[in-house]
Amino acid sequence: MNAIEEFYRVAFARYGDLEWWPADDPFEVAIGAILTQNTSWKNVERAIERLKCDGLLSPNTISDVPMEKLAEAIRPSGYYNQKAKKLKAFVEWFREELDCDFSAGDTMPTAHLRESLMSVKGIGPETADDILLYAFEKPVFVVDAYTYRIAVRHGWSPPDVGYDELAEIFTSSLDEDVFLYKNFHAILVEIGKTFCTKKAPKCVNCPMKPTLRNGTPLVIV
DNA sequence: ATCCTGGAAA
DNA sequence: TTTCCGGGAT
Repeated sequence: MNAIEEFYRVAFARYGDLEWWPADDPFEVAIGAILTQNTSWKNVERAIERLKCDGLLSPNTISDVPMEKLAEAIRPSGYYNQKAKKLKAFVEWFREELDCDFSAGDTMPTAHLRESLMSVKGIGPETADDILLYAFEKPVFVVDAYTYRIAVRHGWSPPDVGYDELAEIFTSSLDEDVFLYKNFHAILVEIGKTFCTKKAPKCVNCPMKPTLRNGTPLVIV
């Protein structure tokens, strides 16, 4: 068992299934993935609740509603003007490429779907991978700031690693398993928020401390 | 490197 | 008061 598998084994014993991504359906996952860009999930929940109340959480309504009204509905998630455009760009892609049907992605190669998603203005690699994994159920490993921080501090990766390169470090160390990838990312986010924080990491109380091999963490607080 | 933005935490 | 979010575009 390699260090990354060992990390997950210990983490799963502690956290179990975190049940990501919390949403009623894949469309809500995709919308949430855009709204959560550089934004706390709590504020995204408010924005999604407002979309639901206004009857706006569907491809047709997002296409038809005026930009200003959409922006107002998602206001709590921040960057509301930018994100209103992003939501409209996404639903336009969703209709044209998939006829508003996520299952249409089942027969498409993951790499093609990923490139296609990333061609949408407002969808970068992380958001694309959120959508691929949690909405399309494709086996891609999501990399985010928490993933990077934890990977570097545990010595799994050099600090100058690129996005795709870091994803590869995880996928090459793990079985290809959609549930595993979903829950691993959820666990990294949870640990990154509570213990492996950007400033003043709480290594002393961290449940992952037993998984460190050569006293590897760059920071022990 | 800077901008986009609200809300909570430090 | 500053910092930080489940980033991405210019």
